[in-house]
Amino acid sequence: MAAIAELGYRPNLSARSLRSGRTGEIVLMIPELRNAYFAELAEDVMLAASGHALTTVIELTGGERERELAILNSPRLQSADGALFNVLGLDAREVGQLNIATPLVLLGEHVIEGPHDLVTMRNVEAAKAATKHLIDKGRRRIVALGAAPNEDMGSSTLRLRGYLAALDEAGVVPDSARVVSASTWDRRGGGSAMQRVIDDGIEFDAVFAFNDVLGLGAMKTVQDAGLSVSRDVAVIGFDDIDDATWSSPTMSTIDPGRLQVAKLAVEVLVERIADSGNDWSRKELYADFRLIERESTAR
Amino acid sequence: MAAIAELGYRPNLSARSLRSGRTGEIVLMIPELRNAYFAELAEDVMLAASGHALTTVIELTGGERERELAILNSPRLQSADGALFNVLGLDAREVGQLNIATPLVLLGEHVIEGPHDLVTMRNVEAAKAATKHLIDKGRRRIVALGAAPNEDMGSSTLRLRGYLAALDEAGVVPDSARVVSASTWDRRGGGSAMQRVIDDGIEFDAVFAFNDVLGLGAMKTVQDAGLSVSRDVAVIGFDDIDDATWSSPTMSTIDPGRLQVAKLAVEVLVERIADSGNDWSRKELYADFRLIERESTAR
DNA sequence: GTGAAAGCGCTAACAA
DNA sequence: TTGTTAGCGCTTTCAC
Repeated sequence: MAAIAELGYRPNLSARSLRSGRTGEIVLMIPELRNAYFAELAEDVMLAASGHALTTVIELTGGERERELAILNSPRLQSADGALFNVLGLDAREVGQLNIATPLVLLGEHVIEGPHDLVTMRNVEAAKAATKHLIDKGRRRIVALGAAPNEDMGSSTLRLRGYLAALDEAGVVPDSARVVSASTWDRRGGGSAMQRVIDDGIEFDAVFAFNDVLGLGAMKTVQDAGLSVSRDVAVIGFDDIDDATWSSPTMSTIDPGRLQVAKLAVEVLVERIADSGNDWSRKELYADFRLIERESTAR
Repeated sequence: MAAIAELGYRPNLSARSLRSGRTGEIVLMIPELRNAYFAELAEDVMLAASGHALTTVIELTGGERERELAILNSPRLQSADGALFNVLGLDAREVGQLNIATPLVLLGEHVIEGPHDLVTMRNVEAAKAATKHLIDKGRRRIVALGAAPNEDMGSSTLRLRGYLAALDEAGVVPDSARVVSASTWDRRGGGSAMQRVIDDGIEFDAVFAFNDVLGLGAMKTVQDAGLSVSRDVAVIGFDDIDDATWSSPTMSTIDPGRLQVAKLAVEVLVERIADSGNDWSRKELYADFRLIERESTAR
């Protein structure tokens, strides 16, 4: 150790990797960082990974098919010890058919078939709980904000399913006019979708936004239209990003168990890396969700 | 190419790096990702780096001295082709004295001495412009939010200097009661600092928050206290994060030229990597800032 | 023009 | 226990 310090010796990681066949890196593929949900997820993953002496390399997909494919096929991904992939642009099945040597764990979406492990959240049940919360508060004309008609089995579809299930259970007849899509899943998208609802004269007394930023955007539009969030319109989001604590009013939401997703995903990946070769059965893990009541649904 | 496709050949990056002495990776050292400013900066850097065929590896320092040192001394940093370092915990001078073989460009803070290149923003001038904007709107009792008494030459000190310069130029006598510190530079910190100001009965008609999240937190506290942002209290932030466009009211701010900082920093680093060996004189580059007027200072 | 070979720095296996 | 060596896959040099 004295000699190391004196000579300033640093091991050459390339040489070590070449020899050992391990790089000590895992790739985290997410659409973007600007979205607080993914920034927080990335931090959680990095923390969990460092607990296993792994460095996390973030690759941004932009949610685009082409870039997802390019990254999956890149030498960098192949050289990594493993990868966590938040699928967005690719079809669930396509990923399964890809021939990737690197251990790959999918995150956050429900994938019907495919050989890959999956760590995800209880989208349907959580969305149902969110909607039920609004119904319990006496709301009946609930806008579902963030529908994505072209989507296959992504979070939008699943959350819509939960929304419909809650309405059904409560005996509320759904109105397709209150199921609205958003061009993008950000504040802007939520805001303008909500504006459309108001402009079209659609009646509503609550909004279930499929994620928090959509909800925050919607809250702003609702307020700008002279309505009171909570008194006139109850709003609940999904994700539990930090921002939801700091809006006016604070926004009720679903904590989908993001931290747990990050931890579980890294653990499964580490197991796969250790046991690569053996192929046990595919794992499908679900994090626990939690309803978080704040001012926006307080009445 | 046909053979590559058929055999599924992927170059082994470790071997390539060992031979070439280049890893194609640069390390970006920032305190956190939860803070939108850094998330957006990270995206900008990753984009700029990919333009030079470089992969960005993010390392989180938490703004802590110890972790900054640990990362700087880590084999990973040494194996990278270069690094961008947003200094926070370490003293400006210490970084200069460190013996790092990897080309290192400092980001975002003013460093008095030291051999390293620096790409930063015009903190003093921009802060002065923000304060002047409030004065131009007829405000005189302006709270400076985010002071950090123990800090040396970080952004807090510089922005405070700009604030004082603007007051001085307008002939407004500064009141130290209106220079308030924040425990942390996030919404919570801004919110509770503002609460303290209100509880202490300090009079004010405007707030210059040293960054956007402090400003957003302050806006919420001000509103919860029954005051109107813009009519009773004008608020301006610093950073121009996406959120400032989506608050109620939208928040005026300073765009410090973050995108330009990212581009310049990567360019300087790439030059340093290419020319390592030769040591030209230290570069110190400043991005252009821009005042962005929104509702929170509209009156 | 094509082909062969040395060696980057490390680790694991083996020899002493 | 301590010391020696082969070889990971690539690139660059050198020989042909």
